[in-house]
Amino acid sequence: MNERKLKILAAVVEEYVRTGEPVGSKAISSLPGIGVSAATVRNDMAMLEQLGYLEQPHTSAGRVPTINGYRLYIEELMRPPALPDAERERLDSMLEAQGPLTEELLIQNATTALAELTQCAAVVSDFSPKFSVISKVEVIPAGRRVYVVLLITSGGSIKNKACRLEFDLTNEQLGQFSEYLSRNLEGVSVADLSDERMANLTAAMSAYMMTMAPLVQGICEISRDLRQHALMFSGEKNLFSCEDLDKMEIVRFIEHKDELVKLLDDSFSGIRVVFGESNDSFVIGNSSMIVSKYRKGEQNVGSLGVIGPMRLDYAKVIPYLEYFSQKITDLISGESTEPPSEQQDDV
Amino acid sequence: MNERKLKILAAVVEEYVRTGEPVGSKAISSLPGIGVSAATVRNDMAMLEQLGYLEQPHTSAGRVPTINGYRLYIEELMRPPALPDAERERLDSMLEAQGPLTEELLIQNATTALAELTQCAAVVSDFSPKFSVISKVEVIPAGRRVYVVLLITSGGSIKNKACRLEFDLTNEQLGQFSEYLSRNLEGVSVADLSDERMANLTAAMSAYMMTMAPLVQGICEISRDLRQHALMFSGEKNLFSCEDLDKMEIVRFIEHKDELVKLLDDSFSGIRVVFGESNDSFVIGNSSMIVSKYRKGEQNVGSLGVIGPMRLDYAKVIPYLEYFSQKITDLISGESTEPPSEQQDDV
DNA sequence: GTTAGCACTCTATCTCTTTGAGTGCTAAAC
DNA sequence: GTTTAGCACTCAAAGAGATAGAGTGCTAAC
Repeated sequence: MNERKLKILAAVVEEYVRTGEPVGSKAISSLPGIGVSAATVRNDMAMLEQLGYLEQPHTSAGRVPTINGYRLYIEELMRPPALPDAERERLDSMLEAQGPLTEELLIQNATTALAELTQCAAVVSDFSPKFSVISKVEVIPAGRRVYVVLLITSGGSIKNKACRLEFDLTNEQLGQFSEYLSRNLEGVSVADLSDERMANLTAAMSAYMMTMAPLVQGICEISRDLRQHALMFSGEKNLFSCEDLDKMEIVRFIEHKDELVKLLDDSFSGIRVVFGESNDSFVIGNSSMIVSKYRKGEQNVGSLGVIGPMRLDYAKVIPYLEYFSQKITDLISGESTEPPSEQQDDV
Repeated sequence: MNERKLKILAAVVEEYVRTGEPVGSKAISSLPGIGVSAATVRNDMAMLEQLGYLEQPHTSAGRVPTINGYRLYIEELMRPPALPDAERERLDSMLEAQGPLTEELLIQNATTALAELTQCAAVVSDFSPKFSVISKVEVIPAGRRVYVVLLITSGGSIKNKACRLEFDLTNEQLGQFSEYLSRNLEGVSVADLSDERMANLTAAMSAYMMTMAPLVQGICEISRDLRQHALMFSGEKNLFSCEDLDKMEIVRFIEHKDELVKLLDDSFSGIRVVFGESNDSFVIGNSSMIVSKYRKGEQNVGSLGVIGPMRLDYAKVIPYLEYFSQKITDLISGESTEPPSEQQDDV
């Protein structure tokens, strides 16, 4: 496995990614930087095929990279150029929300931007809210026997939920109960707000507070929401413009998005590329997904991924993904100890 | 244009909808309820073609309904059976949320259910929040110089927004300002919360209240949100399973969803069917959209639509749509004077 | 080790033919 | 006057060769 063979493998991958057609020896040989004849290339290609890096759709066609070929290319051969400053600025500006930048908006913008830049689908699995801390609990009367509980976290999430009680509360009751909640919940990590803990909270309430149990229930549901991985997608439609992917498989994939979580939440560091073979249950055949983690401090709190055809310009996409996940890490790690800045919370 | 010709037209539409193939005279003649020979059917079909209700893809093929043919069928010929009670119950159960039933959840469930039932895309344009009334405004401190404004409407929407001030407020200031907002906003219709009115509100504030202008700004943004038509989709993916529709046009359509608003918000009563011809800018060629209004009291507050192939089982879909829009009308009109029941509001 | 030359393979494309569903028209039957 | 059977005609879709061309593997020369 000499230098030239690797160069040829890289050239085949790049040509195939560029054109979508099987690549012949002649095309490779005429590429700048190769400098050997088609016959030589042919010999090397035959070798690369034996080694499992290339394959032929049929005898008299050119070569196409195998999954192993792509893998070798991605891990060893490709040389993604460093992002020029202008490009970094462009990416940064895509991250900036048209409004105050919350963690959630940030990763949402990153997903949209990735989908846009790569013309692929982008996905993010975010479980950062789980790692923030309750900074405020509030109970607000909102009509006859209806009360809104409002939860604010250090990550900047603001969630509310309306609950119906059996009776109206006096101001005194409301005050006492609010105070009780604040004392017991503020400063507590969202990850620790288990159903069990909430049940204990209810159990510890005095008899006359029991009428307020639905409010605790409401908080319980909000915290369940916060602890859940939020899965966000963007650019699914781009997949349909992609010749290489089966439309029906895309539809099936979109229907079963949730199953992606398994792949996204595996822990690893750096970049991971998963290739979709048609026999996989829910992944799109002939597709690939590139995933990168982002962190909050030292803790992995989410995954950012790009899903596209296997025939993907990895050397272009991977730097984008790396840049975004690093940027998200920087931004949310930096902000994590601050109180929420501005924050929007829609129905 | 005698009885029999109409019967034949209806039969052609129904057969074509069922099979997707152009319908020949023989197939029609052998249908129960026709009872004339293929030759007779042929004569009638030739007539129907002349009148513009049928057309032939080519000389030696069967007939296919034209848009006018569909229109006549929908308006005069089809006889949708009344929904049996069992079916009504099934539909009702699809409307029930897995949680407390808010207006928003209700119409969301209706969209999902419609998409599911019809295997088409379903869309809803909802502007009911615009017609509700502010029932509560609250300002909640949420950290250093950060305050959350919370708006609750009679329709049950709960919206919040975090704002950053230049200074922290004293309890007294907060109280005064809250009181000022309540006095000026509670009971006011969302439709009346124009930017202008909000500007007046700011203008009327005493000098020392001016530091709180960002909070008014926050309310302004929330109200802008509420006044906007919410467009919700479900089942877009179903369109891709549809042979008759061009995949690229579907993608284009999904990208330009917003333009649908024009079609959905036209005022009309009852059911309207819009046929998509390929020369229309953004509608999918060969598609049709069936739209029905729902009301809150006497006021139209939203449209519910089904988008599918022109070759659609109208006799099945239209009753569903009618039932759902009536049901929504009943439910939101009935609830409209009550305070919000339970209500969830997520980030 | 590299390259030119050549026979070979296999798909994609084109043309030509066949098939069959469906038509319109005519003349007979009702 | 309306309906029907019969028949010639049309046209798309499917199949069968035939052809072209890109690309290969192998061999022999450099």
